[in-house]
Amino acid sequence: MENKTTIHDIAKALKIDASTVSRALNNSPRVSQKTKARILAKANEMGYQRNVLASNLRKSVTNTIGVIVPRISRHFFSSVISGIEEAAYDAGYNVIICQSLEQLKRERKIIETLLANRVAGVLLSVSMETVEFDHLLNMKNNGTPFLFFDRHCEIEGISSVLIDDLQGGFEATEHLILNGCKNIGHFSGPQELAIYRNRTAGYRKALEKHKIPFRPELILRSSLMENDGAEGAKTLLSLPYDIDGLFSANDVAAIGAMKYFKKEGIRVPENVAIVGFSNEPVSGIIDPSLTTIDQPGFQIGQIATKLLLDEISNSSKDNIIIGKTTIQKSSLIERDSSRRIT
Amino acid sequence: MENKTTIHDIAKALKIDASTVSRALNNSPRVSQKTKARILAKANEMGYQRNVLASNLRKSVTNTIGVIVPRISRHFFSSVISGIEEAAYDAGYNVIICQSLEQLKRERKIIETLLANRVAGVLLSVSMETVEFDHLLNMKNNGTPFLFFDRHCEIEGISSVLIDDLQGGFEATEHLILNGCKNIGHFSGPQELAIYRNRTAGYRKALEKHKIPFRPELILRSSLMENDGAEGAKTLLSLPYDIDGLFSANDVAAIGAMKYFKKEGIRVPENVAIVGFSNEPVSGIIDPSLTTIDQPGFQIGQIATKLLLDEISNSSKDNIIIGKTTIQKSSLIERDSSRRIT
DNA sequence: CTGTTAGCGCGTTCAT
DNA sequence: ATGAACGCGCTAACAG
Repeated sequence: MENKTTIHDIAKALKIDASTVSRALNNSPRVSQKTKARILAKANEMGYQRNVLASNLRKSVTNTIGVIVPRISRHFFSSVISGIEEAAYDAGYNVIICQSLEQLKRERKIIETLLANRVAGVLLSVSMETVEFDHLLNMKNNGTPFLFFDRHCEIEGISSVLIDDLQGGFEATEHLILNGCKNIGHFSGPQELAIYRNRTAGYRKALEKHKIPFRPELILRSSLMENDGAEGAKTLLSLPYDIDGLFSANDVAAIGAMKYFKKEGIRVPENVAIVGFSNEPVSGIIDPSLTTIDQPGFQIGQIATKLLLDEISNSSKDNIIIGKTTIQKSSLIERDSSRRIT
Repeated sequence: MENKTTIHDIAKALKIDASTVSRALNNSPRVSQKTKARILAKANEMGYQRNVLASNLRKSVTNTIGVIVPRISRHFFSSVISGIEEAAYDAGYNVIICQSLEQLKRERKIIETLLANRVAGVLLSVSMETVEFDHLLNMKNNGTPFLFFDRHCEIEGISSVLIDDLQGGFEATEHLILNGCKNIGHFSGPQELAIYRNRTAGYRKALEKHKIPFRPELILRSSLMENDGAEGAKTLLSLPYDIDGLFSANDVAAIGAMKYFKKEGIRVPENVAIVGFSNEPVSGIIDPSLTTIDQPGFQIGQIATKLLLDEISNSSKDNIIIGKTTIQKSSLIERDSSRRIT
C-alpha cells in the first residue's frame, strides 16, 4: 500500500551507497552508465518513487509555480490558466492557483504564502487595487523569479507578457468608425492599470486618425463591473446628443450596458465593440450588436510559462538578469463570421 | 533578505528547547499560556516564518488540496474552482489545479503526481473516458481523502457533491413541453457518466408525464463538443418530421447547434433548453431562443471543499469512513427575467 | 508542562 | 566513479 522504497533500500539491494543512487536518479554525469542502468532497473523493479517532500526540503525549492489572477471565473483568466497548466505540466511542474479578487490585501497575503511554500516561480496579473509594489519588490529581493501577464507593473528586470492594448483599442474604435459611428462612448477602467490607459489611448488615436473631435464626457471610468456598465449606459443616454457606438474596455461592463438597453426597451446601437471579451463558445451567438476583440488567453499562458521556466533555470544556474520581454498580440474577431480582421 | 530564523534560533534566544517552540507555534495545549505568549512574541520579533517544506516532510502531508477537472476554461468548472479556492483559502489550504482534458491517461498521471506530492486531499470531476477506477481505488487504499463533484463514480465510502441532474433534465424538457413543443431532440453524452444518464432519464420522465411518445431517434449521443452539436442539429433536421424543441445535455453542443442553424439560415426553434450552462455574465443577453439550467458551480465548490476538509481532519484523528453524502441542487433560469423557476 | 532524542528522505559536501 | 557522513528544519515520540 504505502510506498516505502527509499534510495537506501535500493542501495542496499545493490550493495552500493545511497548517494550513488541519488546521483543516478538525478542523472548526474558522475555515475557510470552501467551502474546508472542497474540502479534505474532496480528502482523500477522495486517501484521506487522519489519522496518529493524530502527532495523539496533539501533543495529548498518546490516544483510548483504559483499563479495569481484577479478571478478564476473570468473566461480570459481561466484560458490563461489553461495555457499555463499545459505548459507547466509538460515541464513537470505543478500549478497552484490563487485569486486576488481584485484586493491588494489578498494579493499580499497570497504572495506571502507562495514564498513560504517556496514556489519555483510566480506568474501574476495584478489586482485593480495594486498601486503599491512593496510585496512585489519583496518577492524580487527574495530571489523568486516572476513574470507579469496581461496586467503589469513597471518593475526593473521583471518581464511581462502583454496584449497590445493600444492597438486593440484602436482597432475596436476604428471598427466602429468604419461602420459609421461618430459619437462613440467609451467605458474605461482604473487609470493606474496600463491596460486601461492603453485601450483609452487607442480610442483617442482612432478618433484622431479619422478627424473625429474628442469629447471628454464620452469617456466613463469605473471598475467595469456589470452595474458600472448599466450606469454608464444610462449616463451616455442622458447626454444632449445621441451616441451611436460604444467601446467598452471589458466584456462585463459591455454586457451590463447591453442588459440595461434591453431592459429599458432601447434599441441597442448597431455597433458595439468590446475589448477583453474572449468567451469563445459564446462569441458566435451572442447579441449581434456586439463585436469583440479576442484576447488569446491560452497562448499568453503558454508563453508566460515558458519564459518563467527559462528564468527559473537560468536563475539557478547564474544570476543573470533577463531584460524586459514584451509579447504583443491582438486580433479583432467579427461576430458573425468568426473571421479575424488584422 | 533570506529568512533564516528557525525554531532553534528563537529557542536559543529564550533559553528553552526547540520542541517547546514548535509546540507553541502549533498551538499545542501542552504549553503554558505564559511561555506560549513569550514564544509568539519572540517569533514575531525575529520575523520567524515556519519552513513549510520541513514541516511537510516531517508530517509527510502538505497543506495543499488537489483539484482535477476536465477543463478549467469551461465556465462551470472555473466557478467550482473559484468556490474551492475560497473555502480552502479560509482554512489555510492551497489549491493545486489540474486538467484531465477528458483523458483517462492524463487523469491517472495527475493522481499519481498528486499522491507523490502528498496532497492533503483531492476533489475531482472525472473525465469522460473514466470507465476504469483502478487509479481511484489506488488513491483510496493509499489513504488520501477525496470527493467527487459533478461527475462521479460509485465507489464505496467515497462521497460526492452532485447536482440533481434528473430533476434538471426533467425541468428542461417540461419547460419545452409547456411551451408547446412535441418533438424534442435531445443531445446526450457518454452513458458511462451518471450525469448524462440522469439528464436523459429526466427527459424521458417529462415526456411520460405529459404523455408524449418517446422516439429513440430523437436522442443523439456524442461527446457534446461544439461540432457534435452542429452534426446533431443536421441529423435532427434530416428527420422526416419537424422538431420543435431541443434539450442539450450541455451548453457547448447546444451552441454548436445554434451556430449551425444560423449558418444554414434556418429559423432556430422557438425554445431550446440547455442543461449545464452557467455562464453568468452572458446568460442575460444570450440568444433569446436559449433557456438554461443553472449549475451553481461556486456553491458546489465550497460545499465539496468543506466536506473534504472534514474528512481530512477526521481521517487523521481516526479511520472512520463517512457515508456517501449527496448534495443536490437544481434550478432553472429563464433567460429574460433571470428569475428562477423552482 | 518542558527537555531529550531521534529521525523524515534526500542531496551534497568531502574524501578516496 | 563511488562511499561516508552530515544536515535541511521540523515534529513526534518518550521521559521526567
